Amino acid sequence: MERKRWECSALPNGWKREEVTRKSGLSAGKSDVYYFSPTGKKFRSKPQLARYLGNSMDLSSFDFRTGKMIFSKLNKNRQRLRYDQNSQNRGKPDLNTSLPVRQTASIFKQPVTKVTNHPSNKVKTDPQKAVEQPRQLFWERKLSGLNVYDIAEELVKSMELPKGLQGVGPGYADKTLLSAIASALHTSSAPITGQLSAAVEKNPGVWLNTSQPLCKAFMVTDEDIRKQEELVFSVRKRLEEALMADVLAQIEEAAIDVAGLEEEEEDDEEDAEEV
DNA sequence: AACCTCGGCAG
DNA sequence: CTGCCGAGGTT
Repeated sequence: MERKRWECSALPNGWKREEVTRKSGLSAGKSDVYYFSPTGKKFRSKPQLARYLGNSMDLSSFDFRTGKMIFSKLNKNRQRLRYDQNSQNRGKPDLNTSLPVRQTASIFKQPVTKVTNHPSNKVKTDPQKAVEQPRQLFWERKLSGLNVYDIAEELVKSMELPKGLQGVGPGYADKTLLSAIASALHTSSAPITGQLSAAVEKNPGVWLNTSQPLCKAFMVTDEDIRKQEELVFSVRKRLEEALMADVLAQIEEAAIDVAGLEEEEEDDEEDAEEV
């Protein structure tokens, strides 16, 4: 009998998936899919699974039957349509209206649900793990030389930091500083103050505060905040314009594609007459 | 009582 | 057609 059970990569560790082929009756040959939680509870449908997991997991892109996360359901050929005009995809209008979704791994730490037999064990969050692990002194140097590229691989003008920010330690250029601060903002929920001890400048290897980025202590002025708000506002506006242009371009493309399909139909009719 | 299967309905 | 779940049969 066809009965296989295996670890399911799309679900948290310990979950199993099983597919059972029906061997008699009108529906013989069809198959049923079941999932087993780490505690052994059996699930026979996506709603049942969703009910159990609550909001701790987004199943909207989870394909219950295959057990895989299915991205094509959300985004599919949006990018190909725009940048791969030579492929077979040409000529087919993209009727997908769903919102774009970030597909990169999240740099933010997400909560992890720990399920055990013991009811008092509930939810633990992961961030401590990243913070408590020992880190190499001046590890941020590995980040130097990283740049931002747009989809056409053109170098994007790098961001500028306020003049008040200055790096600390061996060979710290502005670019590394930016990376270091960005990393600090993502890996710690504590306030970012920079290196408060003045001794750091004399002997960074000894006096470095490893939970802070490698920059001198700084003050954020009201002026800095106001400027940043302005910047965010203008960037948002540019994003809005870009999105609008994208939507318009897509509508236009769809119109062209429809025209193309109609032409093809005419061609078909001509071909038919010749035969 | 828990588990296994397949029917049958809803979308 | 597929997904979901009820319910009868089996262990």
